[in-house]
Amino acid sequence: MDVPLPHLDRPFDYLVPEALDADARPGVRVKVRFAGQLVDGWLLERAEASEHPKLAYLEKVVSPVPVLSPEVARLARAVADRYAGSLADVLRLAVPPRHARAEKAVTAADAPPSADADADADADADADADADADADARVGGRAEVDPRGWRDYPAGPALLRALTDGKPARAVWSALPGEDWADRYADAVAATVAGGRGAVVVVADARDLDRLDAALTAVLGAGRHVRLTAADGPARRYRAFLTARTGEVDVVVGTRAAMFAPVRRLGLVAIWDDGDDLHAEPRAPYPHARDVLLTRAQLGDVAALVGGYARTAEAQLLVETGWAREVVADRAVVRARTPAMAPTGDDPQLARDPGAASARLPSLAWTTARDALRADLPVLVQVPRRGYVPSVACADCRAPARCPHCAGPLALPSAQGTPACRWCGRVAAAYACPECGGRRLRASVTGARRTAEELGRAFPGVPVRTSGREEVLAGVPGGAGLVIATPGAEPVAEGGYGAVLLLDSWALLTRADLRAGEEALRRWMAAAALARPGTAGGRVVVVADGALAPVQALLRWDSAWFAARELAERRELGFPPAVRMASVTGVAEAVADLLAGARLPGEAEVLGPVPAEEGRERMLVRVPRSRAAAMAEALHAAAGQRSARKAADPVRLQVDPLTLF
DNA sequence: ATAATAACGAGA
DNA sequence: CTCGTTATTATC
Repeated sequence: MDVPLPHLDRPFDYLVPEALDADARPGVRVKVRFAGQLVDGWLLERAEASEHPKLAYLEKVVSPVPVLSPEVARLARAVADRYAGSLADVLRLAVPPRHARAEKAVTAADAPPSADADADADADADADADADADADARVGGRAEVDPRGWRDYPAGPALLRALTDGKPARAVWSALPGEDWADRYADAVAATVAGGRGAVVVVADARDLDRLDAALTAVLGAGRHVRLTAADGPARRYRAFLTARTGEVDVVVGTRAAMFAPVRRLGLVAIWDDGDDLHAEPRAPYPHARDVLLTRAQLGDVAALVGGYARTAEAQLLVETGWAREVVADRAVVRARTPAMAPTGDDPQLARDPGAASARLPSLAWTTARDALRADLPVLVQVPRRGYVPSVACADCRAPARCPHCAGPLALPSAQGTPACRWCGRVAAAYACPECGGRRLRASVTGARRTAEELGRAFPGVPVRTSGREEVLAGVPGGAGLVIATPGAEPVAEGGYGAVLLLDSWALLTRADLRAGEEALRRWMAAAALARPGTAGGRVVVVADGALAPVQALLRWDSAWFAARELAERRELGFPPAVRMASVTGVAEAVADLLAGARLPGEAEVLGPVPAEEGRERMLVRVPRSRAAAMAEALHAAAGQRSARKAADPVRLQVDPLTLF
């Protein structure tokens, strides 16, 4: 039933009229009369009999195409259960809205639609038998895939072999700097396809998708895979979905819209850069692409690949629990591939170099950039997105406002608030600018454009490009040039950057967020990975204290170490992913009402409340991971009770919310 | 939303 | 004890 009310989150029985018998197959969309009105629904299964005494008739089969595959139906139920949500909510994410014209085009191109649907349903029902038959057929004639770049990782070639053999290998991959991750993912997919199975690969954004798409076309040839992303529009999206559903192709790549893609004989699920927050679905029940894919792997005896330059605490947990094996390069290889890295303070002798002073660059950053440009190599400068951090500057002379006690950056908690130090927390009530004596402050982050202008002046005659929110560059040529980019928008440079400067890093590190360190490291590594190796002159300068753990992890290119540390700390503090948390958000009475009605497991702790957006508050429920299912069920049931008695104020339930504070 | 049903209380 | 009204609950 396509109604999101939690108390109606169960199947209902209907009679199938004679006229609809042929079309009424599991997986089709239907319309039924429910509580007096026509509502949309899903036909989950056919049965001979029903417990229910008085059945109504199915009103209509919307389309005879069984868009919901049995595998995805099972997955959607599991995802709903994990996230304390309703099946209907998950199905809305899993099956794109129908586009009649696209449907007509695809089914007309195929063999007779009904016969095709038959074969398809059978293939799904007998997936295991199918795989066995395939394995037999392959014996002797299996094509080995060249492991290429995977040879740099001791466990790499074995991973590819396992994929071709159809074994449910699970890997957490830490990519080397300079690694062409898209080629490696294409290799993994090719290995899976060589074994006669399909794959689903999820990336964070359109740029990563374009890159992967191209790599797959190069390895598999055209027409063997399909891209599935909401950004391509409803018609293309639905068309791509149907191409996969009918089994025309069995490799689907896309953004998180693809995480539920129906793929025949699925053999591999993969996600790149699982720390990117774009992988978190913003619509109820807020599932995370990594978790959906891992659930899929778990349910279906499917291999899983979780990769990135940086490792998340969640991926580290997979390694530590033994659920997945890590695929990492030896230290010697890491050292050989890593650019030369150095930290530098916001240094006081900044004024000595006239060029550096005008660009407000620490002198080490300035000389590093200058040397790279002289060697006719491109330079990447990573600056935070404007508005990302409300730092504060003197309204008169634009000098950054610093804490009188510790020289940390000041920030304004709100537009009218008193500035406070982001480092030591002291309130600077009577601030006076040490440069000009001004007493007025303005919130500002030097955005990419402003930085570009300043750097252009510091390095006259050098072409300056910016890549950010409005315009994201995919790549830049190899010669001398400056590239100013916000995190996530760094273009790839031909041959690699001669220098990468990571500026304003305090802005990333001092965010009041559980993941601040992890996120800073992830962004730095993504940028540093684009530099040439140190042996080829590549250098990275990070403007941050070299003693800080995330900075250390960057300098040693060891995000596994950092992730292990991070996970240990979260265990200590009782934070995810060491425990399972859920947040309950709404007006105070509604939140209290829901929690009062929830039969939470005995180990559950209820924390809060903390104020949330306008007039609402937020409570957190924490349980050990072993009780996660019980907590989700209790919260879903409590939400059901409330919706059944039509409680007025809505409450938002979120399991594993991305931000906790 | 809306209909069936249970619960309740007043009046006979 | 019955009828009419109102809260509750299920909706195939």
